[in-house]
Amino acid sequence: MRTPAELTTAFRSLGLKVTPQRQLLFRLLHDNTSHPTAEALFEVASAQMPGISLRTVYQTLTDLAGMGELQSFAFGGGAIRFDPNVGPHHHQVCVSCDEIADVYVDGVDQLNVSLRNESEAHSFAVASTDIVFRGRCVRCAHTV
Amino acid sequence: MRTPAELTTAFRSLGLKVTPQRQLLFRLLHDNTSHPTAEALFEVASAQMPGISLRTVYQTLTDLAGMGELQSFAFGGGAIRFDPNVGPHHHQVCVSCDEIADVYVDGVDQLNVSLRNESEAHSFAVASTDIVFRGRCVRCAHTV
DNA sequence: ACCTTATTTGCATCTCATGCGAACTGCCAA
DNA sequence: TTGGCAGTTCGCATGAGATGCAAATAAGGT
Repeated sequence: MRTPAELTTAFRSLGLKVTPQRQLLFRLLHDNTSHPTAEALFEVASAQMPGISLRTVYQTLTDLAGMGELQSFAFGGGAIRFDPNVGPHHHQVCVSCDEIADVYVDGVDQLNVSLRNESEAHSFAVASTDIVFRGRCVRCAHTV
Repeated sequence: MRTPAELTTAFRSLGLKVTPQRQLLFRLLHDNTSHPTAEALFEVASAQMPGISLRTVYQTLTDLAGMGELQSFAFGGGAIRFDPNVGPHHHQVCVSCDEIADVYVDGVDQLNVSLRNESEAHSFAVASTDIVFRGRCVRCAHTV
């Protein structure tokens, strides 16, 4: 996603207002590689702005995702995770601690895909490809 | 997953009981390629066995998944989807109707993966790789 | 400074999923 | 075949994650 300053301009030009809550969330999300849940972001935000509402965090995350500044993923760990990295990349998920890291994969477009039922072959228009690598991160590999 | 007959034997040998509810679910899931949610399976089961409980459906799905007879996935469409195909394969998800199809992909192990932060390179032990292709299925491509 | 319009917030609501316990039943053993 | 233990079913309560709603508040153009 873009910088807090750029987002400020983008929001205003859309007729949206730039509140202190939003500015804080812009800062907390910029260059954030932790793939936080809404709740996790709310915890961090609350420390810096006591009284901020969880509802507002959800609202702003939804707005940002709608503008294409964030991507969201359901990794099966319950809550949705948000990712300010909207460039082409994939994910590595630790099955032990749920930590997520961005990874970059070459050759995704060259994957040879087939269906068992060939009647459907070539009928699906792929718009995007998401790859999730599951395993154990360094820390968890050691501690088990 | 294995056939209803095989599952009957497997359950008994684990000290688990084979009830009419379970037998019905074994049948409904065997060779099922629709990737149903628990609720969807409950609907179908209810038609054939009025009075069966949603709780029992969840229970049996959990049991089967624990035995490795089913895989479950969170595709972001809300509820968890279950898949009796436990062989190596991947998924194609229609962004319009949420229909899911199994696809088979060659060369997954040969993907060249890299991290931006190379200090973590080679530190993650990949146990499995899940690929999701998102796009529009034939039907939805026509109707939009 | 004012006023219109968007935003924040707290609470209610909704969906998906699981915990719990009483009643029930599969199925092994006698 | 029958008895009885142990696993199941089922309904209700509960919990997590997320969204709807409306009153109070505040941004920011004029």
